[in-house]
Amino acid sequence: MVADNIRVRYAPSPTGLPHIGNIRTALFNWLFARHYGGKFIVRIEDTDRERLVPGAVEGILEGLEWLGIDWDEGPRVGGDYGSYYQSERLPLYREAADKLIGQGDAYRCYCTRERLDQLRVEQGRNKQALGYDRCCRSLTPEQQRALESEGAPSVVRFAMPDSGVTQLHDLIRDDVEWQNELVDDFILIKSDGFPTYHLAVVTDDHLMQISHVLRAEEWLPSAPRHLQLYRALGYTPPQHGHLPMILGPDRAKLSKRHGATSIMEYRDEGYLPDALRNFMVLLGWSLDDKTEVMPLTTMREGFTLERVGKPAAIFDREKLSWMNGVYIRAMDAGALADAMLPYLERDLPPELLPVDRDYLLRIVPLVQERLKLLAESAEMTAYFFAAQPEYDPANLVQRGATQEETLAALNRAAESLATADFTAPVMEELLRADGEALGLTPRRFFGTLRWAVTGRNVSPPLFETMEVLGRERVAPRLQTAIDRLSQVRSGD
RNA sequence: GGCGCAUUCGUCUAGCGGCCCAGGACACCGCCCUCUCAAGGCGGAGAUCAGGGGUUCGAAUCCCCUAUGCGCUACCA
Repeated sequence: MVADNIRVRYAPSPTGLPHIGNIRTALFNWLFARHYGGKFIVRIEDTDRERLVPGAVEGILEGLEWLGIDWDEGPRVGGDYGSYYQSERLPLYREAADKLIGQGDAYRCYCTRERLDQLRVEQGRNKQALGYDRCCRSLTPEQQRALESEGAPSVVRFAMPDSGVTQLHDLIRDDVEWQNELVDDFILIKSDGFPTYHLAVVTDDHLMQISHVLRAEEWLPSAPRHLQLYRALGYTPPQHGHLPMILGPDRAKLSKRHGATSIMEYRDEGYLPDALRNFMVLLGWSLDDKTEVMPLTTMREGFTLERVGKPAAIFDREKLSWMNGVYIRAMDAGALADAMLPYLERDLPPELLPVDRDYLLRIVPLVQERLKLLAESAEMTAYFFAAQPEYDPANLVQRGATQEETLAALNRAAESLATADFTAPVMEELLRADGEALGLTPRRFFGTLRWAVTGRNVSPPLFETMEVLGRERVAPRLQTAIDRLSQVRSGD
């Protein structure tokens, strides 16, 4: 492929925040451009006045940036083919539509929505193909003048050829063809003067010299329309590649019911952008027969359409979480501490803030291989920050042990630790000896201590945890445990 | 209903005529490691390659039919 001619685009409509499927399309386009040294363009398709969501454009751009997807032309950066907002390109679409009307390839349609609705109902009842019946195509000039003078609102429709076939050589799906007579006369310009997607996308892709259109498979049915538009307008169509869709676990198109819907919710839950990107690239593409976790450079070097698959992929959160854990484990302590900080600030009780970064740096090695989501940070480390973790004293008494034994164990440990060097190896040696002297298995003895020190039944290794906590935190917690357990009536 | 696309372990996938009685990964199960939980190591189970016809010496791979799933069928993209 000729590198410097490659121009691809991501063309979101600002009707909400991008979801996984959406952004995966952006990713593929971006990787394709970067692989061949081409240009990646972002174009905002804001032609639907009613569904416009304020702030959506910012959200979309923020999502791209978060994932490390940069663009060569588009909002914020500009470019030679602007504007990159379709709402600012209206005259261009009007011009194209006028040209088509002049050539007889498009016509004004005065049908009311009521008539259209009724038409659909009838077609449905008669089990006919749904679609516009081309009623206004045969309007005489007189009839049209009459309607215009009445001030009847109108749209512009494309006059599809009523015979022949339209063929597409799709880069991913090979040859697909449609009978022209089965494609209805779709709308080019809406009655509010704005173009529909079809007209705008064809006009802009041509004007912006887009070489490859890579979009989701849901667009495949509109390909014959676009191809006919290119033909009628005298443009050379770009190459097309329809990417596999991404489905939810129920095999349906991704939606809110499937949990996190926008890319930003994944950030909030603590997924790393690198992990999410790595996971997404695997939905419909593979590097080879085994590589799954790979750096960005590898993705970029290996990304070709030849390795993009055809079947739709089901989005599996379990695997995403696993991969997030892989990325977390690969981080160095400083990077992970910095990554955790915002989540701790968000989720820790306010009185425990601010978090001391140096202290956090010492905690990180203990939780790193246990973290799957950054949003678990606070829950997983809270006892490092709290003065005294809360728990039910009954938990101190391990299964099969008595209250007396437990109290004796706690006292003995407190005593040993009172003068001990507070390092993990030293404490381990001391406490193991204590355990033996007390006749307690490590599991029981350390289980009790774990509750006393962390207020939980699971934690990172006890001695390392105590070392990080330090004597000033551990000693009072042991004393608290002793006090509380003494107050519990034996046999309760 | 019409049109289109798709169909390999539960899921993501490798496979582009013989290397495949189908490989990797997630999840699952067992064992090891072990103070708990993870992580890690080892092993296991899991796909008659949707079904049926062809083509071929030979098919998961090519062709046809059927079934199923999904998408589109808006003055939304």
